[in-house]
Amino acid sequence: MPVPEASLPTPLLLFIPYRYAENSSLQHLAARGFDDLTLAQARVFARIADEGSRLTELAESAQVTKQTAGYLVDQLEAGGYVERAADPSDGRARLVRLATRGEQARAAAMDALHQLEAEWEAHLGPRRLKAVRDGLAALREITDPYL
Amino acid sequence: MPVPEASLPTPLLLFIPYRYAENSSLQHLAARGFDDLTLAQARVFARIADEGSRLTELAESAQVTKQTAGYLVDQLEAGGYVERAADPSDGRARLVRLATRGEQARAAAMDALHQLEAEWEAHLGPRRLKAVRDGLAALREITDPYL
DNA sequence: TCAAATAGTCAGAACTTCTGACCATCTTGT
DNA sequence: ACAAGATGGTCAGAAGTTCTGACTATTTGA
Repeated sequence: MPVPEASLPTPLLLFIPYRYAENSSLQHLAARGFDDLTLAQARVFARIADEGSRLTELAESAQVTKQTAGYLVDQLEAGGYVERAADPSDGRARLVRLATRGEQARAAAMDALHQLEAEWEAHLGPRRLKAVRDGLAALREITDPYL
Repeated sequence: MPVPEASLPTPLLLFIPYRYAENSSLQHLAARGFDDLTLAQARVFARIADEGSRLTELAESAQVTKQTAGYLVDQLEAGGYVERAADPSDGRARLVRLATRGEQARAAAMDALHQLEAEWEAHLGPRRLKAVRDGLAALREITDPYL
């Protein structure tokens, strides 16, 4: 039984479960055949809206440059996860949309998230999980640049 | 006034304030003259114990390979943040220790953390912040590979 | 209509991270 | 004592990620 740890800085307390969630979701996906997704690709992939998203939107919300987002979308496209289509409302823009394989991967990712949520709720209890989520949601007001 | 957002996945709720903390700490450091630290370097730097740490320890706790940790420590050493010394208790090992500039940077980093903690406490109130921290600490039991 | 803003790409470089191979030192079982 | 394996660390090479800067095409607004 480990000695109770000295209290860690809050950012580290945030990071530990976040990293766990990222790793376990990626493993979940890999186990279901989506084993060619890297973390960076997944971060962009996760932000594609159902109606499709513009590259610039993806870049902003994933906090990378347009160039980086373009590079990652190229790879997602090569992997059959997404496709690009012209944006009817703006001739400069193109919409990045989920392709068939992307839809399947998204479903698997949702599944992983639900599983994770259930695991955490089982460990903390619904009351404490809600307290954490509510507190974090309130923190967004001062920490979320895209609110 | 934005429409209330649909509830986000818990991992994203964790990530948003974490990223904010990382960015604002790095800015805090840069503003005080430690402007040559990259994120990757800082992640290793943050894990150096007062008595010094072995490369392998740093690699494990930062979740990178020994090679990567070695590369980053090389850069920290070149920047004057750390120095390597022989480990008296093991001839194979060398201890990575803070150098003078590293001590100063660490003090500035602590300062940034305290400031952040105070900011968050002011926004949430001590009670809610504690509820979040307690919940996250409990989550470590199932998410921290190094517990 | 023309200047500015926006969407996106291309090119090149820097940074981060990995795998695999390797050497030196320590630890353990016999 | 000593060989075998474990551990600490490095070197070499490659892949992946991300950036800055420059550029084209299209849209928007005065």
